[in-house]
Amino acid sequence: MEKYREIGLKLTPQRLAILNYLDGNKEHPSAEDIYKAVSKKFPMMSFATVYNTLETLRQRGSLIELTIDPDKKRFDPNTKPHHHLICVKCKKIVDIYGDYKLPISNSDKEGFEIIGNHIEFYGICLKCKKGGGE
Amino acid sequence: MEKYREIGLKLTPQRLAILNYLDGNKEHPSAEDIYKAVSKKFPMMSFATVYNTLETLRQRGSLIELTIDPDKKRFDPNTKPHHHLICVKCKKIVDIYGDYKLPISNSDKEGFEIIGNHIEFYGICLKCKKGGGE
DNA sequence: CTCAATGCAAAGTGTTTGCACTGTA
DNA sequence: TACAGTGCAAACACTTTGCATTGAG
Repeated sequence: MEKYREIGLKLTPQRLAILNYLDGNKEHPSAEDIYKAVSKKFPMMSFATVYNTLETLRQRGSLIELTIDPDKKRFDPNTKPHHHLICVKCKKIVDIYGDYKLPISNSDKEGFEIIGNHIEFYGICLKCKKGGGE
Repeated sequence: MEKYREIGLKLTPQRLAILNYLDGNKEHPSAEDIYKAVSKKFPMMSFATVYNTLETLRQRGSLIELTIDPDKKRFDPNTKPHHHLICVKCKKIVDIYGDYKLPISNSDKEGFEIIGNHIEFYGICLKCKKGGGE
């Protein structure tokens, strides 16, 4: 795992397990998802370590904290600019890479200096549509 | 408060106070903000009532639950389609009404039936820029 | 008068923290 | 070896729930 060394973290087995789990992960997992998955290989893993590691990664910009789910934080290891498509029934989240032009009129800006944006598309996924919902 | 009658709720003083506080409110308050504000006039107001009322209003579509803040839910009495401009420093949230065309390619859709979208613009507000930040 | 709404307190989630111990660098 | 990282449990913040009481319709 050469790529991890360069971010300047101590490479503990726990962190490696978390990093491995997150690498390329497109499920936007919550802290609990991560804890559960990693616990399988490291049964003595603690929540504190998961949260500590996530916070460290977030500070280094290796991770994005999503505010998409009203009930808990979710984490996205994909730091490239992208948007999300969210199933309102099963809460599945899918990445979207479309490049959208989003000009804001100066009156709307109210003096803000814009530094980025994020679009949430809401919809119903194929599985929920077929399954009749819920 | 004629306008409230038509939504078919029992008009208790507590609900009226909450409805009055929310009416035209552009601050995207949290449940605690609402509780604090309304408690001034109704000191015996309970959190349960605030949450109950918010949930009832949400179910009737008279209110939108925002997932903008990672730490708590915020509520928006403005049910007209609109987007938000968020100051990353002071967390101030401003409404934006720009009409954005956001086509999604079929390959991106992955079978989803799109029913809506919401854009979050991130930036730094005038006050935070002048104040030198934080 | 009835049943929905309220108030209170307890319980439930998700997240954070204090502190002694451990293992990477 | 030093000190960042870990594990545990307690503490926190926000939200939900159970239940006896109240009051709007």
